Amino acid sequence: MLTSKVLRNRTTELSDAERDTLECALSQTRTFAAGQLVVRQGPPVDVSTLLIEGLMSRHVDAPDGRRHLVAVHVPGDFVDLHAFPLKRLDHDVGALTPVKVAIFTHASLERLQKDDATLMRRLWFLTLLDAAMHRQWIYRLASLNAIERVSHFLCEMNARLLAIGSSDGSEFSLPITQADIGQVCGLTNVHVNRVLRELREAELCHVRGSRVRILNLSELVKKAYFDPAYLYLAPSIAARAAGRSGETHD
Amino acid sequence: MLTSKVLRNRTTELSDAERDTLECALSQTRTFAAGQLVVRQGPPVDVSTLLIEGLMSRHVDAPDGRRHLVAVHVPGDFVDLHAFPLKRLDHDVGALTPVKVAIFTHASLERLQKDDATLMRRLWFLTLLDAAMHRQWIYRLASLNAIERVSHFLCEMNARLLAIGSSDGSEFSLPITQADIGQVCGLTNVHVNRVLRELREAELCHVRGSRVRILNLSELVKKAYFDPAYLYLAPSIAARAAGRSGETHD
DNA sequence: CGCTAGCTTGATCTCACTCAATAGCAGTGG
DNA sequence: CCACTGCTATTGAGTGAGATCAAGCTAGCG
Repeated sequence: MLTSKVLRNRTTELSDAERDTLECALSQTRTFAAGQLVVRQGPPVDVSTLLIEGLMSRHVDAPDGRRHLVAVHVPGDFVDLHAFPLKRLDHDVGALTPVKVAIFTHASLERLQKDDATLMRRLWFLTLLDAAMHRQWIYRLASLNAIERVSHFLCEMNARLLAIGSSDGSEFSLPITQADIGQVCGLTNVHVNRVLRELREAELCHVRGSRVRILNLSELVKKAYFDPAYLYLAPSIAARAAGRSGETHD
Repeated sequence: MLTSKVLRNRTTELSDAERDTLECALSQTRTFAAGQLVVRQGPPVDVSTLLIEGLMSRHVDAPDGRRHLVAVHVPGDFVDLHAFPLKRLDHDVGALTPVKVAIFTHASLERLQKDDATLMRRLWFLTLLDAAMHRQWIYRLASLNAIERVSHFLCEMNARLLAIGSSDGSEFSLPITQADIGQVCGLTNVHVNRVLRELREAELCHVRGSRVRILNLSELVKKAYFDPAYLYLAPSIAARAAGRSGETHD
């Protein structure tokens, strides 16, 4: 089921009926190659994109041509649902890896809104989850230093992938480059590399290529000042993501 | 009219009828002193707060006790409307100055949602406007240096105050401390002070106490890489906020 | 096999932080 | 009225985290 990862293991869950309703509203699926731009900033849009497989990013292009990530998306994320009320985007949407997406026309979403107010509020919830993550990114950039920022990002990805069953709580695949991590954390690729080495030497976390292995989650969480409350996870998942509950493979 | 500044001068406007409907749904108004906490992170909430007068902030408290701003709100902002779908907040909400607010119970908003789907989508739009600002704050922190960040923040506040008629396009009141600006821009109060001096010496912008006087908007906009697209302003206001249209008092 | 993208490490530099001291200004109480 | 307190603003000197520049390494791939 294409929508099986939407709002999975969150404080707000979709019922099976709602999942069905949503599934019926989608108009098609598409694939994109890594690096492709999926939605461009500016012009009016009349569809929204649900990520099924792979990783996507949202980024603003700086005037000097450098791009900066403002969000990273995992399967089950409704990447540009905010375009439904906003009608145009203030940033680009791209594929970080090869991706499979499902397309919803805004017309079909409008029909949904009439028929199922509760489901609509769940979708609203989804867009606000993005906003909550944005806030945490702001906090991360404004108050944490390099190693704390990278640790925080790794904890976040672990938690989000855990929620959709793509992390076992300590090991997961994160097929993005060190330069990408730099853009997320406001660091240069060179410094990201040094930080990852430091995390490796501290026996907290191994990042090799696209493989992330968290060796000591509770210590990593502590170093990152990571509190998963902002992800609105179901309590059991939140506890695991925070490294409380013996799930840490030490 | 208490809701007269809500969605004023944006790409999406409220009709007079919608403004009436909204006005009828509000349950009471309250005032808070500067520095007071209005909503606390964590516990379930069943009301949302519309800012009528004054400035408010949203902030996360770092474990070391320091607080970091993730949003600054001006009159007409629905400060914690996101609590309506989310049901609890992942951050605190406080008054930066003495404020007057209007309270909406979530029960009354639910009634609204049933009766007026269009108005509801406008409110959804409002929460996404916050998210768009969050994204720009991320960009600001990750890619701009100190003077660019402060300039960008001043351009943003000018634009937002312009939209609600509280800036004439070059001069406005911003009753917050240099330390507050530091928390917004991820800088120390000391460095904010130096940056403001630099802006003064460059004849770009005078900030004295709570008075901000922009001397050369188009140059300030350029230095800050400021593009007001993310504020979804009505075209004429956007042009003025971007310093294009002879509104610059040089 | 050569090419390119990504990773790794070293040397140097600089922007912003830290620490510290002073000045201005409002409020408060004697 | 002035002394006192506390908060905000201002300026200087020294320091350090992370950027920049540069070079070598590794691995996938046509």
